[in-house]
This record gives sequence, C-alpha cells and structure tokens, in this order.
Amino acid sequence: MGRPPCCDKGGVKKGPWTPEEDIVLVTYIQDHGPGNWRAVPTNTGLLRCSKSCRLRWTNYLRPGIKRGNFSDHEEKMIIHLQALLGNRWAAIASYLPQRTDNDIKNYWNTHLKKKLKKLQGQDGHFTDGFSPDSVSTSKGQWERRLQTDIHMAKQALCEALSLDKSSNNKLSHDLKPSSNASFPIYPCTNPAQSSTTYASSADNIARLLQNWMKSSPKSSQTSSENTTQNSFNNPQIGNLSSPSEGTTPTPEAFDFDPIFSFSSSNCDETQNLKPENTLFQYERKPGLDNQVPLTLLENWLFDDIGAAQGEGDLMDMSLGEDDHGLF
DNA sequence: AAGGGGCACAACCGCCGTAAA
DNA sequence: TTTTACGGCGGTTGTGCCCCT
Repeated sequence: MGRPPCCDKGGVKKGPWTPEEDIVLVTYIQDHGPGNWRAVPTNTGLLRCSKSCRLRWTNYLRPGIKRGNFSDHEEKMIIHLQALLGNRWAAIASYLPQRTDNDIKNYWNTHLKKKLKKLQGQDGHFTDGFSPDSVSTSKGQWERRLQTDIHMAKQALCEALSLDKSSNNKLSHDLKPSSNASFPIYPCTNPAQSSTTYASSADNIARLLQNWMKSSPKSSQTSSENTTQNSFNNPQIGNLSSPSEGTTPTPEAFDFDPIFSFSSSNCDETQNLKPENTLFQYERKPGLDNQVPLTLLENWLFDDIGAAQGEGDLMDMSLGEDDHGLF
C-alpha cells in the first residue's frame, strides 16, 4: 500500500552543490522540464534527494532569478507584504517574481528585520512615514496602518474585479484564459507542453561551465547573476518563473494590477507579475479553477466593502508617499 | 598578520496538505 | 479507507567571507 519511496534515504549527498551537479540538474530539467522530482535523482544519477534537487532548482538554477542588491522598491514591497501577509514568504515572493521565497526570507531576516528594529529603537521614535509617530500610540496606529493596508488591498482587488466586470460582464461565472482578463486565473495544462520552454536553460549550463573554469571564489555568485541578467534580457527566458510554471502557460499579455500599486517608478517587479506569480495561484485548485476561488474572494471582498465605507478616516492614512522616508 | 565576531546566504529540517497506491 | 510519499512551505542551521581590533 502507498507509493513507492522516492529515493533511498541512505547514501544521499548533502551540503553545497558542485558545478558538476548543477550542470547535470540543469541539463535534465532542460530536457524534461521541472516536476516529477522524485525521478530526478534516479534519472540523473545525482546522489541527492528529490527535495534537494527541487530546492536547488527553484532557489538557484531556474532562469529568471535576480540575486542580491534588493532595490528600495523591493524592500518596500517586502515590508508592505510582510505586514499584510506575515511570514508567508512564498506568497510574498509571488509578487516579486524575480526573487525566490528563500531569498526574500533571508533578506528579511538579515536586513529588514534589523532595519525596522533599529528604526523602532531610535529614541523610541520612528523616523519614517510608515511608522507610527510615537511609542505611546505606536501599536494602535501600526495596527490601523495594517488595517488600512488590508483595506487598500481589498479595494484594489475590488476595482480590478469591477473593471473586468464592466469589460467582461460574466467574469466570475465564466472565467476563461484570456489575455485581457484582469483577474489572473488560468487553467493548468499538460506539463509536457511546456517542457521545451526550459531549453533556454542552456544558457545556465554555458555559464556554469564558464564559471566552473574560473578559480574565483565568487564564481558561483557571478554565474547566477550573469544567468539572471541574460535571462531577463532574453524574453524567452525572462518569461520563465517558478517551476510550477512548467505546468502553467504564460499568457502573452497580462494586464493584471497587483493587489496594490506602488508609486515608485521602478515597476519592473509588478510589470513582471504573471498569473502564476500572484497570490491567486494559491486559489487555483484542480476542478475549482474557474468559479470557487473567485466567488470566495468576491464574497470576502464585498462583504467587507460595505463595512469599510464608514472607515474613510482610515484611508486617509495612505501609505503611498509618506513611507518614502523609510529608508 | 592573526583571530574573533558578525554577516550573508545556501541548504537542511520538520511539518502539513494532498495525491497516489 | 488507510497508508505512505510527494510537493511545498517556513524556520533554522552551517559555512564561508569580510571586517574590525
């Protein structure tokens, strides 16, 4: 009874991946596409467990990953999203398609947490517009901020829904893959159809090989940066995102607005948002693709909209521009 | 120059929900 | 229906590098 074991727990290699292993993994995924991870160690001969292979791919090898140097805009997004979603790094990462959840998690733990703590500790006062004005009221005001954030998110979603409804009257009851649909729910397709998409990972291999030759201790990092850079200069690769996309087609056009918009001029991240990279991917379930998630979401939205009408004062606490001084 | 401490990040661990047998 | 592995996620750890003394 039950499924066969994915891999022999004994004899599994641990620790940092070597360039040789990376190449083997990338080559395999290039040929077969991501997914069916349990078959990867068997088919490649890698002495790694399937989980390790998946993590290595998603966090390091997959095309389209941007590494290091988080921009101010990205920092703000992470801070906002963390306030909204908590430590749901995967959900947060879905709004920063170029970043992995692991990256965001690390960045939060090593940079942002300290940064915010430091700001809070300065004479008991915050020095930025995002933070409350004083310690005595900080908690309450921060909570109000959070509420405002959530409210704004709901409103943005509501607007997105309304816009789409006006242009496509039957949105919630007749969701279909459409390049014009502002609500990003797309059915999953046969994974086999997308396997060729990963052919572009040849770039990864080439760069891995290049950097493998180098003796620089930073070769690994450089490799990934180069790969990323080239991936995003290459539309074909740049469209790749999470491994799950191997099972989800990327629409040619996608005009979905993220839950909230940021005023920064650097909108690369939001522009790169794709259906499968949004929070709503978590709503997608087989057989529920079209109706249930949206209905639930709409109920959630509209149940609260009415109550929010009387909270206009909350909306005055806009997070838009006043948090520019945060950093 | 040495070494101690802090930092950054890749990788592992453990848990949970889901799917397969 | 039950059992077990898979896939995904968040938390944590290990390790190499850098900086300061």
